[in-house]
Amino acid sequence: MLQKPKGTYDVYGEKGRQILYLENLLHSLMEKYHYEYVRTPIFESSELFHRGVGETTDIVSKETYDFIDRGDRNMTLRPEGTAGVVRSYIENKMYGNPSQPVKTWYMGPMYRYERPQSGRFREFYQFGVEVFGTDNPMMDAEVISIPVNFYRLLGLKGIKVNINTLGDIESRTAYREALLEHFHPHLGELCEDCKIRYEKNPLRILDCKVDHDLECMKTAPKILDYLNETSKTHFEEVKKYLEVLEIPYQVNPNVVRGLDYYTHTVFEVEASIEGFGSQNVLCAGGRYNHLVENIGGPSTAGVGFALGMERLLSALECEHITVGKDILNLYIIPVDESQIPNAFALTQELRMNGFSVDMDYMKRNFKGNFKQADRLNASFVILLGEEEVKTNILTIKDNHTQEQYQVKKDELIAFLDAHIVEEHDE
RNA sequence: GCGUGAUUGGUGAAGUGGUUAACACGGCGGAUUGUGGUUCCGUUAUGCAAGAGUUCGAUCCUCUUAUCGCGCCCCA
Repeated sequence: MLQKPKGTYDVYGEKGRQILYLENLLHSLMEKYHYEYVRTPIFESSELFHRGVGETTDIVSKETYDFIDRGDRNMTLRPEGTAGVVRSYIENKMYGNPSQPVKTWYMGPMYRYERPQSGRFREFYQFGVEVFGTDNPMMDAEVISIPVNFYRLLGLKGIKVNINTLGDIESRTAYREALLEHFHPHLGELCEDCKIRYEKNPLRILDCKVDHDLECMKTAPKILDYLNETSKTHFEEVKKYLEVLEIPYQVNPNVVRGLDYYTHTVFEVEASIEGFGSQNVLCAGGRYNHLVENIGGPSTAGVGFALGMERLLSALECEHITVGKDILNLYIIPVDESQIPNAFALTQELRMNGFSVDMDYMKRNFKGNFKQADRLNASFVILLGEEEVKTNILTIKDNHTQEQYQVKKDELIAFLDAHIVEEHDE
C-alpha cells in the first residue's frame, strides 16, 4: 500500500478543526499586535540557508531537503522561517518602509531531513514573528510576550519561560575565550560530542545533557560576568519590560541557541508537563542584530521567534485542553424521497443565511437519520415532508430538549436566529 | 546517522506452526416504513505492513524493506 512519506502526517477530522482554530487565533492575535503577514516561498536558493545560518555553527550536516531544479539551480526546502523572511525584507527593501520598525509574522510548513520522534517531523508547521529595525529592548520583551500570551489564551498552564543573553559581539567573544580556557583542562572528562562542540561552538557545551552534572560544568564561567555595559543594560531593560508586561521568566544561563547569529536576548518556552516527550521546547527565539547584514542587507537590528504547531498540539492534549469545536446548527431530514430536492434547496438557503447546515445524502431511513443527527451533534433537526411543503409550516425539533416547533417558512430565519443565538450564549 | 520496541478489521485489540482468526466499540439492516439516541436480532477481515526464505503447511520462525513509537545526535 502507498504510504505517506516518513516523518509527515495527514490532518483531518478533529485535528483539522484544532489546527484551524489555532491558526485563526494566531491570525487574530497578530492583528491585535498589529504585525504584518509575510509569506515567502517554501523553497529558496540553497545558499540562503547554508550561508545565512552561519558557517561556524555546529550544524555541520545541514539536515535539509535539497534538490537541483531543471535549470541546474540548487534549491532547498526551507528548514525554518527566519532566513526567508530576512531575504524578503532585504529584497523588497522593507528597511525603506516609512513606518518602522517592520513587524512581521508568518506561518507555514518547514522541512528538515531528520529521524522522526516525539514532537519532531520532517514536515512541520511553524508560526513565527520577525521584527526589524529596532534595537529597543522593549521589542525583545514584546516578542517574548507573544507566545506567552498565546499560550495563556489557550489555557496552557505548564509552561516555563527561560531567557538568557549572549551579549553583543564583543561580550560574546570575551565569553567564548573564557569558556575555552575553562574547559581546556577538562577536555578529557567531556563526552565525545562536547569535544567536537569545544572546537566548533563552545557555548553549546553548556546545554549538553550528558555532561550536565560534571563539576566543571557548574564552575564554568557565566556569560553574565562577561557582558560589557551595553549588553548588560540591554538585558536589564528586557527584564524590566517583561516585568512591566507581567511575563514570568527565569534567567537560565544554559540557554544558548545553536546558531551563532544570535546577539543579546535568547529565550525558550518549554513545556514542563508530566508525560511530555523529550522534545519539550515549545518555542524559541532571540535577537539577531547581524543577520540581515550577513544575508546581504544593510545593518539592521532584528528580533523574532518561532513556535511549532505539532508540539503545541501535544501540549494541549497533555493538559486535556480541547479547542476547535464542531458546530452544526441544523440537520435536515427529507421524510420521503420526493422531498430530497426541497431539502437540498432549503439546506443551501439556510447556509447562505449564516447557519451551518447538513442533510442526509445517504437516503437513510427515519431512524438512521435521527441517529446521524445525533452523531453530528446538530442543535436542531428540520423534518421536511409533503405536509410541510404543502402548508409552508416547517417542523423543527430541538435536538437537546426534544421540544418540537411548528414554524412558518417566512419566520424560520428569525426563529433560528433567536434560538441559535441563545445556544451560543450558554 | 546510532540504538531500541512495534505493525492484526472502520476503531480498540486477543490469539495460534495446521481445516471457520476471540471479544468489545462503531457502521449498516430489521423488530418499529413521519420521530431517534434504550433493548433485542442479523450482518460487518478470501485477512494478520510488503517481499523473500525455512516448512508438508506460516499471521505466528528467519532475513530484507517500509512505516510508526521512544531515546541519542542535532535542533535553524
